[in-house]
Amino acid sequence: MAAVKLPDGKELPIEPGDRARDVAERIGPRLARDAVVAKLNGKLEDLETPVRDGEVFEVVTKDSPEGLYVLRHSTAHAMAQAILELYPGSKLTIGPPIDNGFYYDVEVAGRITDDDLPRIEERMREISDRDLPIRMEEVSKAEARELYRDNPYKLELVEDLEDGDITVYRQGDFFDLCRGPHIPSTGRLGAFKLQNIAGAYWRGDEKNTMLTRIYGTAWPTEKELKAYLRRMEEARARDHRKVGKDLRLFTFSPDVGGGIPLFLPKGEMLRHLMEGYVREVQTRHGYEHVWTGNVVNESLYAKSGHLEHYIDSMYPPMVDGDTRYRLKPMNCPSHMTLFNSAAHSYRDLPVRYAEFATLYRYEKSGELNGLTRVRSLTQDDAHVFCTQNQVQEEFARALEIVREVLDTYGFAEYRVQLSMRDPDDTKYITDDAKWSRAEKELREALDRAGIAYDEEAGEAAFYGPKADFMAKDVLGREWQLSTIQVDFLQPERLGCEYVGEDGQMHTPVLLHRAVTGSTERFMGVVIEHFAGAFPLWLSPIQAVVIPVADRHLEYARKVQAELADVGLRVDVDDSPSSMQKKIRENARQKIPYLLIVGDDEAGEESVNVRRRGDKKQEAMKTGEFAERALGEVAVKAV
RNA sequence: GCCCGGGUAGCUCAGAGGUAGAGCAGCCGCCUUGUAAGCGGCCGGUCGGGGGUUCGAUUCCCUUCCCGGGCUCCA
Repeated sequence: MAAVKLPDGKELPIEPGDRARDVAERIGPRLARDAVVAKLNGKLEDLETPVRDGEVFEVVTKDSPEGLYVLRHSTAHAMAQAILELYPGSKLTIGPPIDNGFYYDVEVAGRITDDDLPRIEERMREISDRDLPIRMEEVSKAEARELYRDNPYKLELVEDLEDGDITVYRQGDFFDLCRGPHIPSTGRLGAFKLQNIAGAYWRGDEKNTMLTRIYGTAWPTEKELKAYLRRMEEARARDHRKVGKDLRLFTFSPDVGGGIPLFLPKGEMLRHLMEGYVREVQTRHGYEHVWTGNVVNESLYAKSGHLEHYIDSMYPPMVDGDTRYRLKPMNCPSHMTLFNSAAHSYRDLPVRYAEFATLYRYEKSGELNGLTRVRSLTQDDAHVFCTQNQVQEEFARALEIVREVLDTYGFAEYRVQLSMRDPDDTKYITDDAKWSRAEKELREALDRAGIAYDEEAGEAAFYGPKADFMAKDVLGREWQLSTIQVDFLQPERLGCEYVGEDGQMHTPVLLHRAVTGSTERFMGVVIEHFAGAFPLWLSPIQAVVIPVADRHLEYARKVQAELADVGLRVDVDDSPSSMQKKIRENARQKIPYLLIVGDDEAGEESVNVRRRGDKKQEAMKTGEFAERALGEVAVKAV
């Protein structure tokens, strides 16, 4: 008798003509009710799909990641149907599920604004109430062309598909070119909310039409939707732009220019601490720090290839007679110039130059985003000149630095992306042999270090592949932080060489790497990571002394001086507010320690310590507090 | 750069075709405080800039700058 295999290994007999839904029903009516799609031999299929003898059968519910994905995809379809009903003549393009939700790109007949979203949502609920069966239908390429004769976008998609492999999903009058799978009917949609509208180019190319993209989120239940919306709310509260303003770390001003962050005293202290830490780690790992200025003769960038490949990101030139200068967008040519200032033997290598360099990149105005995308950035950049044989070791060393630093900040949530070139893209310097070699070196080094990574074509720098460490901000946007890049091309262009053991001239390999990426972006991510409650070693102000009454001010200043003497950053709150108000204000400023001093403390050289996030108090000698705090700083406790 | 939305006091926000309001902050007093807002008073804005419509615009229209969400590109 025919049967399917269940995930627990059991066999379940099937009847001829059984569909996935029938099997689910047989396993249990409750399961059948929760079923979204089925997994047949590991492949997601509609519940309408016929099952075959010997297949491995698994029910996928809304609660599983795959089920959620399907649910969101089907919600996108419902939204598309609602839009077509409300804006007849609109043309659908693509509408995939994404993390937490979905979007659909539409060429809208008319215009949709944020105010229209509730109306579309309302219509989606109506479509859900209609409980329309969702059915897959195979069509030929010719039929698909006919269905979409008025939709150039879908036609373009159809042309990329193989005849015999084209499916359309229908629910009521609505149909969409789609490979599925989908939930069985619109009545099975969960809780959803349309979030925002954005423009998106067809196929992501700015030469194409701008479509209207509508983002939504979808969850199995109302409760989960609410929980998600609450999470987003909380995330916005730790947005580094908000926290940076509240804690008075940095600001922006149109008087200075977009994308140029201005750091207030506390923000600059934070920068200083972050950079000092990386400097210490780099020094320990044998890097030497250099400084190469802000302005560079353009001809250097002509030689390096930047002028050709990077010009869109450079500020326009400053012209001085026949000489054109550029604000420095990258350090590599400057560091290679440093390298070339002396003759090198293989015995000197590797040479490791590090620099906290302020770079200027002319980002498009729409790209600017708080500290995570700016026009003036401070890169903790370094260039390692080494021999072919040293590449692996130097890569491993760079990796070690990156991991040590990320670890210190308590960052565990990052992804490593191996950014390769797209061989068909002309933005890359061409030298196939060298590219392949660099890509091979990178892969091997990551494998050797046991680091998992994804490969991404078309994301490489123009001169070589890179391993990028990507972190997400609180709003789920991904940013590149650390990067390690292998470059076989630029040293040759700039004439870098060393005398080898064989007495011959050789071109060194160049490793580019940045640990935190840029101080600004990293700070943005750090702020969000800690929600502004920085660990003690990183806090611009580590403690505030709060006198109970004005007559304790003198003692408060004495405590401050004593702590400052041992290297702690301490303020006295001498504002005219009440003691409780000072506690409130300083707690809101996320000061790690509040030291309350009154008659009791003044009498016995002590402080009453209130730790951030902790209402309970602890009295101790001032010296003991100093000792504890210094200990906490020394180990960079997070 | 492009699509959508938004700029009202230092900050958070309300309001409306008849030239603006709250809280906090600031300033001045009083209070001298024991663990998250003591009390009172005062100051504060050509409602982002420019142009238009109107008897009258901060409100409606156009334009420009800036900010936010995306797209593309990147640290």
